Amino acid sequence: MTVGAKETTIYDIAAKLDISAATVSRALKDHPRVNKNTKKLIVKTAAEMGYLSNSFASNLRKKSSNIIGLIVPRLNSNFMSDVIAGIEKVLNNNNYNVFISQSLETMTKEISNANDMLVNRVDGLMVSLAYDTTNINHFEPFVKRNIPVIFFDRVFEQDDYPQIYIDNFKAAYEITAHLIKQGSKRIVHITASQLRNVYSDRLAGYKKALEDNNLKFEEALVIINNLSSEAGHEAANQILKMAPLPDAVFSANDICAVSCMQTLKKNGIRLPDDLLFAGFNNDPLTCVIEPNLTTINYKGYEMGEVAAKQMISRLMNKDEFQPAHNLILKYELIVRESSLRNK
Amino acid sequence: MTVGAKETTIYDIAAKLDISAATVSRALKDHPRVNKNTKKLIVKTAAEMGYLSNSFASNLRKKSSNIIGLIVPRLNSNFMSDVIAGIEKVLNNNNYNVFISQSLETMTKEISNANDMLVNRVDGLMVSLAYDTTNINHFEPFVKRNIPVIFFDRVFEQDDYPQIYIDNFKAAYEITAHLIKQGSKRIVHITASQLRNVYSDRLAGYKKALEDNNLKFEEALVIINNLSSEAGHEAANQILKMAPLPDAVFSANDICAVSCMQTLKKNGIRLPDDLLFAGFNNDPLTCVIEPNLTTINYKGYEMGEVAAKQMISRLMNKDEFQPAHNLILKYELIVRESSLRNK
DNA sequence: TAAATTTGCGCAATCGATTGTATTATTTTA
DNA sequence: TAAAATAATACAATCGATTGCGCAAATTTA
Repeated sequence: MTVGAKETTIYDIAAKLDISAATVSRALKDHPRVNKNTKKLIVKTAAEMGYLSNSFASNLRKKSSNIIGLIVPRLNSNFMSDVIAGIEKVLNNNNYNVFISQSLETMTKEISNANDMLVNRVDGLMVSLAYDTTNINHFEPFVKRNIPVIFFDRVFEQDDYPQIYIDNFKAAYEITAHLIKQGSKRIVHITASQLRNVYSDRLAGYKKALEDNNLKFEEALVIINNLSSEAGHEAANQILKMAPLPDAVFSANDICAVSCMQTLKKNGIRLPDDLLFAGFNNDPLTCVIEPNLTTINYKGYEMGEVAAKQMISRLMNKDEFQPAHNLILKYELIVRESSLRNK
Repeated sequence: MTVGAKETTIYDIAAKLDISAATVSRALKDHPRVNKNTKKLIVKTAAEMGYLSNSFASNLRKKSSNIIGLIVPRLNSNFMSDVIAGIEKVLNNNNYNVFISQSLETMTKEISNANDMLVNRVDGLMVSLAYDTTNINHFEPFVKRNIPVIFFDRVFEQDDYPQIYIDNFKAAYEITAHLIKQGSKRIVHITASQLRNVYSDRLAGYKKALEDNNLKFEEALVIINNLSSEAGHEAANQILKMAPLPDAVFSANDICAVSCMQTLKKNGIRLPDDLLFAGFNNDPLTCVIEPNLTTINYKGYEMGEVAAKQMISRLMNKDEFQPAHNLILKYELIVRESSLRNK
């Protein structure tokens, strides 16, 4: 095929072999009602002619694209990259392709991405929500069209959609209890938009741990920001102004925790002597900062696999009703020097 | 529209308004030859009926998808995430969507991804190559079909494709010269697959800087690995065995540099006193490791924008021949404590 | 050997939007 | 007011693959 030449179609193959296009079509998808030898000949000829199936035509006729949409807040984390790798593996094995987009943490772009997915007729949609998403009306057109929508990690508090996540409440409870056991009594909690389960659940777990250990919850010890590196520096400045100083910090992600630690250190605070620290996510940064950061680890790859398998299962059984059950994955608390009180 | 109901088509709209589907089609895309009032009525009715354009049919007829494929080695870096954000912004503004996939640094998956892109009939393809890609035959089907292919960052040494990258030779030269100026004479260079321009150019720049400063190039000082965190630890062990010890290390990426520094520090090497260090990419890690790491910074977002604009330009002028010229972007050397000899 | 199955293949409709080419209605020009 | 020009709309083919149905040939069964 030379530049600009016309694409080969099943009709061209049919004409060349003097058979019908229907047979060519069936042969190429290994339909049982086509003779083996005919199949071989057709496949061989198709290859020779540089045939490439036209997915537009096929999709149009079949009313399905074999594409799954994926909307995530950002791509730049090991966690997300792992999730995606897990999703891709499972979906590719099941003959689906993945259409990825990032919302950049804004509902506006999330809506726009969802619409793109709709126009491009994805067969299913997998979503991890942006910070400021207040409602999920933009996913209703999918439900109306019977296109499965699955949430993972950053889910929405609603029973209509299947969801995959970890027990953020329990993880935060454990990490807070750990800090308390190390002798902390005034624990700052840095977190983000309470619209997102991952952050509201962690705050709730933190509160419950305080309560169970007879510590009073203080609103003033909760800092809400966007958990960015810059926010961490600012949080440090807020902490420095607290009187008396707190004796521990539990940040809802590692990036923010690390930059917060850096600024505190620059201001003469000794870690972990003056202040214990804990983060969340087990980012590579945690093993670089000194002292190494205590954190919660959970496997993105596995979460991706589980979510994708759930999707496949729903696509395979589109006819029958599937209750939207939730899957809760494991995590582990990793204790490092940052949260160990020197005795 | 209720679950399972049939999708509204332009024929449904046409029937309801007792006009032809052709007019509906033209009205919906704001064709000048349709009366303004008719347009309004059609748009309104379409909205009321919950009409959603069928992209399969449209693409089939128009022979284009308005989708650009994007293949990158991995998604989990700030750099790549920025590149993608830049690409998305430009392409979305021009009514294109982006189909993203990661090769996970293997040629096998890169080929598989390319085929998926081909089957899904992308209108253009943007690629940053995997470590072990030895040839780019898998992109020829695109060229044959007159589908633009553009390489960025990890490009291929061949003039047939437009390429966007930074001057890796010069950057490496500068960083090496900087280390030499600080008094280094035996500089280790850690790098990856020499198949990739980014690494071979950096090695060449390193060599040239040595030469220009009358330092002999020593094969034994070059470590080739996959630049992962683990590889950094191993590199440190190799370095520890060198006798005499080198007096500086220039790593072709930051992640590897940082883990290498960590292991060296654990083994009693003082940084930067015993050994100067420099990395590449300006990863967030560079500001966390102690001492902070000297590195090369270049903006991914800008690279994405430039590459995408190049793509748009080629798509706009598909008829006319476009010479495959290369675009070389700016970078900056960021000097931090890791490469400053204490006097 | 006749009847019943099974195998192999073709016909033709279908999936929806697009668009070149009419055709009709309206406006402008002479 | 008739002719010319323009605006607005309709007709019908087209893009390629899929698939229900029908038919003939080959094979199996009775």
